[in-house]
Amino acid sequence: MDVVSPELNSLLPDEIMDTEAIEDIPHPQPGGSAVQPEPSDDTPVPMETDTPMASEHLSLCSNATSAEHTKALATTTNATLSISSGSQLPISISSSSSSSSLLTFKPAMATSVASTKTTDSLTGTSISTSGLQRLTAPFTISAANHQIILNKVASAQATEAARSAGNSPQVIKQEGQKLLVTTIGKSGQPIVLQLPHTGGKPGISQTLGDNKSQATQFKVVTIGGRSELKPLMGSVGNQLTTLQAQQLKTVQIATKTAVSSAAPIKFIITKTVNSKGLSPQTSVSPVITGRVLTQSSPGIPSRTITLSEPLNSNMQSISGKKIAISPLKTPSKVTVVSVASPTSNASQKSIALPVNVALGQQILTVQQSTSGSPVKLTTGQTTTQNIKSVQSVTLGGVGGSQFKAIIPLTTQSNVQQIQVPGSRFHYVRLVTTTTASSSGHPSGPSTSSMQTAKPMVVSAGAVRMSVPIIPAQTVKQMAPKPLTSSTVVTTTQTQQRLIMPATPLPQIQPNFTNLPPGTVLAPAPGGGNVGYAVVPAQYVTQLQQTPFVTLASSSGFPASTGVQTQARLPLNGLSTAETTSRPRKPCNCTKSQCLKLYCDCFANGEFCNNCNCNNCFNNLEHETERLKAIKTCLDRNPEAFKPKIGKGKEGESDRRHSKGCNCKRSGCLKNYCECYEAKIMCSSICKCIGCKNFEESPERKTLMHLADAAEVRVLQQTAAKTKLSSQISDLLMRTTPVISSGGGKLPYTFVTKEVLEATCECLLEQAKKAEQTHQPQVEAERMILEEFGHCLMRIISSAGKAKADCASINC
DNA sequence: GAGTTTGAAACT
DNA sequence: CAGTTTCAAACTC
Repeated sequence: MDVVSPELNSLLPDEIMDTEAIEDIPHPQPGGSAVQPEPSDDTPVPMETDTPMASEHLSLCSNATSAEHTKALATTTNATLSISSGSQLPISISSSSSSSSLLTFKPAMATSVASTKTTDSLTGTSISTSGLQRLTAPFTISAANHQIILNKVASAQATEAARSAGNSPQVIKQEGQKLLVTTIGKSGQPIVLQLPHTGGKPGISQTLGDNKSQATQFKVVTIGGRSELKPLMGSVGNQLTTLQAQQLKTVQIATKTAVSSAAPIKFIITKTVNSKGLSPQTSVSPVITGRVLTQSSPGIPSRTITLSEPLNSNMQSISGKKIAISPLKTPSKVTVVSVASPTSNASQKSIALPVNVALGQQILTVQQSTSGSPVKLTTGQTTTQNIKSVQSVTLGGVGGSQFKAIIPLTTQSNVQQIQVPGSRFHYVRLVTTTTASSSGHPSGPSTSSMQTAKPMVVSAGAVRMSVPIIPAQTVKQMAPKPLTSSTVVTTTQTQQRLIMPATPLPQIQPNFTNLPPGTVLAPAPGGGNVGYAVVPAQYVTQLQQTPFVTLASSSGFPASTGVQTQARLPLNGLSTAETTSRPRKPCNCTKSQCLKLYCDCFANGEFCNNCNCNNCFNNLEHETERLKAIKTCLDRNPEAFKPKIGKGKEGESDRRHSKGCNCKRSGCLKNYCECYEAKIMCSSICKCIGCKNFEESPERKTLMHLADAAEVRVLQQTAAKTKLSSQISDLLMRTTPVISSGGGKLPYTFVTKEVLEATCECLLEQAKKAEQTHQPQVEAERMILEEFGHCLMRIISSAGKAKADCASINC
């Protein structure tokens, strides 16, 4: 498996949506050809050729202010990308090397808050940004293993491997997750979109407009890489749309080779950017729609890749706290779902690319066809691509020891691997079990489409998880992050996200040794394909609680795998049911920001919820810090998040503290002692002084007896009250008809509040009496019941007497 | 509710 | 690894 660098997510566009207002900006071409706006339909477009184009223009502009702030720079040998976004984010990108492209995002204005620097090393591309937009997540896409390798730092080996595989490794550095540059492609395949491009090509002029405030994030997405860089000409149109506090951006990128004047390539990405100011409770309607990717080369039928997705109303329905399966995200994260290139030589293909955004996350799915086969990608459709049961969902984590939950995808219907013949990459698809049977509706032999994902809302306590559920044949994307963001298949800088291989790759198996409580790992049964979904424990718990979706099935889940199947590991020796059913105690942290083990919430792998803490960072809004803290804790103690109370040795049923206590003054008979608190006795591993928490300890016995007595008393009181109420109700039910028929005074008139209170007092006194005499519980209950019987007799007697009196009076 | 005690966690 | 400090819960008043 390949590990996706933590920053992968950040590299992807925040939101992608379809926009009708995408402007196709023609680019001056030496050949005189201009990029033509790609029609939404499947109209073939001339293919681009590998020949470097004389000039490249990539413009990102917002509709509103593009004209005002757009800045374009173009050189014959250098590619310059300028991005202007409204008044806030003018960015210029320039590529200065023939063999490498340097993208530099420069603030066009003095007030610009973000600058991006991109360098293409070894064809790899590194992009660094500063300010609000910084990229620090280089990744490498390698098709060698049918894998997408996203490395934190593209290693030379990986890069070389990727290059040898025919791909253009891209090294991306991003900070702030604003810019995405990726190359996914296959050598010899004239696909796609590449940013930046190798030198020797005409400069790139990119204009980016952004109406968005500082939260605006621009991400450059390059699709279709090959060993040799391809000329890129792109235009980006930026739209600002209000969608539940989200901002939508449209990025349109068109690439055109110099040789093929008639081979315009157009790639349109619509981005939806979440407002960072949104609170976790804010409902976010993930929406991704419409993107167009067009590519053409001379002599080759043009390829049109359209990424469009209708607004998913279902996802919008999510309200309150929402959590995508992958909470490890910061707001406005984008997920790349899949990349593939079919070998079919179909002259034209329509591929639906499901781009789902849930809770501020975006998922970008791109399929690429083999060279020579024109392809059109259209979202919201079914796909005819080969799909295998593979699921890979990474929800993030910190380093190798992040909170992980692997969503078991038990049936192939749940998860499907989209494998395109000839494709070096595997598509991973998560589908619902209910609709998995449907294989989609191929619109044509070469058409693949994906259905709109359905949102899955899971509520657990105050936290709700929203997971888009995509029917069969669709990519399942789950974004567990409340409004901020989460990603299914992505990585962030501080949270490492793993993309599991569609096919079993032992070398990339995640390290499960340090999984904190709540980790759930589940292999996808069947087909030898293994899929993992890594999600935070709490999310898994919530997922399992959801009535909407069944994410896991015990069947086919081999226990021998050693994978933990429970959503939440026992905490402090308590069973999962106990921990989940019992309300969590709110913390009161003031200085630790709830990011240290001092905080019980944090220590239990939970988010703070309804706590009394101050300056809490143990929430999705501070996922980065949280993940960092988790990593720190795990670095300090790999078992920091494991339950402290485990089983004793040799199968003894007694639980014991894993580390033992160190009490000095409490005698281990107060809740200061973790052993005592867990209601277990101290063991040999304890270092306590003056311990009285052992089997024969008289103090302990007394204490336990008192505690038990108190507990019994409470239980008895509760039981007595319940029984009394029941008896009284029953009495009333039985006596009412008699009284009614007799026309006399209703006996329940005598069951007044005072009578009830007196009865309860009598019962309580009996309970006290039993307690004082150290009666066993059974005997105590008997005594109370006897007293209750006496009370009833008195009530009945009084009622009967009253009735008799009434009757005599009436007569 | 404020203050104290306590021991785990964190730090040195 | 040991000593010290920090921290939040447990406890007391």
